Amino acid sequence: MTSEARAGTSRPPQVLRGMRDFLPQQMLLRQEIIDRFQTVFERYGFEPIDTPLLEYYEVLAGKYGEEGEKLMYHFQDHGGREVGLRYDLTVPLARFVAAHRHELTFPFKRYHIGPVFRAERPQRGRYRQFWQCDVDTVGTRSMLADAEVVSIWIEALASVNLPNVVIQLNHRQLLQALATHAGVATEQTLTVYRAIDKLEKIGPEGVREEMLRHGIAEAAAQTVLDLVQLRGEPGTVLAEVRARLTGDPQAEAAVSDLLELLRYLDLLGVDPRRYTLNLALARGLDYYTGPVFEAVVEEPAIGSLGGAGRYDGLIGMFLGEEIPATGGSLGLERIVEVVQELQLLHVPTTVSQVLVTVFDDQHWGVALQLAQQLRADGINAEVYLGERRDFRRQIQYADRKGIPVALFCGPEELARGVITVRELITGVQYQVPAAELAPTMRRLLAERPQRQP
RNA sequence: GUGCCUCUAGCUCAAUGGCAGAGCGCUGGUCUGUGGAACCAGUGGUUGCGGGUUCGAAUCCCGUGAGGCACCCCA
Repeated sequence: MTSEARAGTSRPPQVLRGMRDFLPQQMLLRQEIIDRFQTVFERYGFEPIDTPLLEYYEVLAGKYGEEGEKLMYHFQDHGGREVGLRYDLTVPLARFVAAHRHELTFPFKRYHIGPVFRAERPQRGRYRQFWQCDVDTVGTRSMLADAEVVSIWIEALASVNLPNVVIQLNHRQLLQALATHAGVATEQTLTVYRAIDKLEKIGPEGVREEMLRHGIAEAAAQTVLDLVQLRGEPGTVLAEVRARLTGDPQAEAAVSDLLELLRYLDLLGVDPRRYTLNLALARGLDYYTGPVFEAVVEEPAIGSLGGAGRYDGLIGMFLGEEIPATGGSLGLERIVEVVQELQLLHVPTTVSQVLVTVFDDQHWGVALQLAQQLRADGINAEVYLGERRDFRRQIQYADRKGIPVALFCGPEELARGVITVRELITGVQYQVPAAELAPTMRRLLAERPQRQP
């Protein structure tokens, strides 16, 4: 310890901007959400992988567009290598597939849950280190792979009691065709995407103004606006788009992709109220090439819960050959934020299920033996470790931590061969023969599972 | 990365440029085989940090850190 650290310990050091500590209770909620997502992902046959947080900068460079690149953590390591913290889980997946393609069975379905880094200015639901929960299928052009992602998202979000999310669908090539049709110059297409992406937020007039301000011709802007505002039943909208963009091969391809996607969603039995076509949805990342989608929640206003899309060209950037792929990321912190704000999940405040109290120094043996028995039986049990051991203190400890059951085994119990069981929530207390403790506890904890009302 | 707002006890918040406070919490006790309540007592601070102006700064000014809002972008 330095003298400075010894002298001035009153002010704890801050964590870096946009980065956070998590207390046990917060971790329990995060873990619960991750668990539920994993369950859904695995139900569809996706398998876990992991990759390093740090990659060669060159692996990450040139994949996210100019804006994204600016937000990447990029530096030299001790060996002078140019390195970067991963910006998402998709580009590392592309590198992973390129590196391991002979060890993988295609189509390759994987999920990946872990932290990514973006040097953005933090705000609510926006951090510099945050977790993404990714599901991707590599090695197939089938729209079923895209449809599975939509279906998984709906189930995953429903599994954390967020059942009313609507997933917006669009297609990158449809946007492209639309811009071409309107006569927007190639170098202006990005400007147009950016403008129309704000349709919900700033309205048609706002979008028009933004396009005009960036030098888009009045007529082109109007054409774009007309198309982008088409609403309604997806099949009908697509028929209308097809009619307006007739003869454009890109539009044809995009429309037939989306029709196929919709057909699979129908076959999967996905509730049609849970998704909608939104021709104004652009999505920023450069690497998308096909269908794109996004999960947005209105209240609380926290923006996008996840983004997804097909990126048939990305893996090819690491290999000669092109390998098609599609998938999406759910943003863990935003989902946690919504779940917390709307109190959608109730997780226990502690992992301990039982507190074994200690009568006095002569009774450590029984207490520890009891605890070990319970542990062997799969019950999370802790022994009171405080130095002042009056019962009041021990019960108070269990109460404050939210441990639902306390056990007593003092002289009285020992003499009679019983254990006293106290249920903290109701205050109900009774004695059971020592031999029946395990079944009693199992029954108790089954009635009162981890989740509290 | 740009602009604006905020930061006072563990938490929520008071204090006109003039003695830094309250509620909750926490600790101890009433109460050594039993939590939540009540009552009593106690504990609380480099006013984010550094500098400046001033007789005097939580308050005004500059810088800096963190949080938030809007842009940008996005999970």
